[in-house]
Amino acid sequence: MDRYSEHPPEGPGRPERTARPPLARIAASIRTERERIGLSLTELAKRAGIAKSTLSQLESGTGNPSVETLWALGVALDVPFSRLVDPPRPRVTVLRLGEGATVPSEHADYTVTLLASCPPHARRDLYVLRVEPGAPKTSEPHSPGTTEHAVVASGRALIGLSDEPLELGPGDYISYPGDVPHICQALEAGTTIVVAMEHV
Amino acid sequence: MDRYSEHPPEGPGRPERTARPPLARIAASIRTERERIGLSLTELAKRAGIAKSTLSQLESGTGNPSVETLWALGVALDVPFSRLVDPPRPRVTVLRLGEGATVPSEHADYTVTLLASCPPHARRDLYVLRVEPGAPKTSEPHSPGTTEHAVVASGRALIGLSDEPLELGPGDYISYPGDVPHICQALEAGTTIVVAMEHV
DNA sequence: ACCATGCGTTCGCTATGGAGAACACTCGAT
DNA sequence: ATCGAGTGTTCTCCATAGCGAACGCATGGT
Repeated sequence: MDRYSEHPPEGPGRPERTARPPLARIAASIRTERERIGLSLTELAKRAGIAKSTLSQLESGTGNPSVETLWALGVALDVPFSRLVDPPRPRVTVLRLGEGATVPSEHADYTVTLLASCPPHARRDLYVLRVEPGAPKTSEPHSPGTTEHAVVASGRALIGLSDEPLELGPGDYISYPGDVPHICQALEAGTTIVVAMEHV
Repeated sequence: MDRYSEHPPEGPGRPERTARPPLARIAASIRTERERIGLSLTELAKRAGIAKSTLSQLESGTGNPSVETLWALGVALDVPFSRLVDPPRPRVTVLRLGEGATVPSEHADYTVTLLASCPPHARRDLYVLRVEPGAPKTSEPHSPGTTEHAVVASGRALIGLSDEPLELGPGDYISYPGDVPHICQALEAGTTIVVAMEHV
């Protein structure tokens, strides 16, 4: 699978943590974000109040920015700072009820299933959706870097990317990029869905 | 220094982002975390591979650490880096089905309720719990800074802090600190709960 | 053709973050 | 009271992050 498979069932332990600061990744992030906003290196440097030489070196992977500098960039890019320190993005994933790695438990009548380990420093806002059958509710893409996670609590629904939605029932889980057109349509009355909206 | 003052005003909608890097807060975080682990300044410095003088200055709010340094501290403290950069913590919150701010929608048969806006840079891992009635499942405190969010999908359950759990039904939402003893007990067969585990 | 204006890179120079030693302080043990 | 081992603080020195200027390279206007 993808990046999730590499997370060993994130045990009782703590989130993984690399030994060395991802300077290269920071470099990449900055460049990516900058280009996404459509700013030139010169402009960004000016806006962030840092020398463009500094920025240039940062983007080339050279150097080890101070918090002050990196923060200024975060502000200028309107990006949650730590986003600059961390990585890329997922695809559509489905976990049917009963599927998925189950964390062993001392109680037999108690089951925990990890749906999605949170990418470092992403934001996940939690929602409950209550949908009635009817016209499909299509969403225009949200801001880039968004991922949606949904668990159907009750009812049935058609959820996912607009071009290939999936039918899900109670307990089923799906995640998909939120920055492309996607859809949510109830198939039964009183369909309830728990959604985590992830802004990386 | 005041290179930040020239920054354009905060864009609406986005997560709050202060104009200046929270050096004071970083200082506080480091000290807090260090003391929580019960390490001396000297020990931590050694473990992180930085000079204790540096650490001392950092904790006193003086200075502007490089990413390298801060990262080393994050590793040594076993703390998700961005935790060092960000702030305090929540309490128990309950949102019964139908309560809560509802985002207006163009469709009458479509309701979105915001449960919990994600604090900047928190991690939220998603789980599904399937619990059968029986002995209450009590959890020892997880790592400091953890918050749990739970939405009951089906059934009924007694959830919350060990000393004052609450009975929740389908659609109900609760959040509570995960770093103190808490409890989860099903009251009906086939109780399903969606949980977001938040490591700040 | 030419210059003007934008880009991102590379050059010193200086301000400062970080390392290490020396420092003052608080405890127990002798 | 005196030492020893621990704490956290404050020094001095050096490596370097960050700055500003100069550079090379693409544009497009005249």
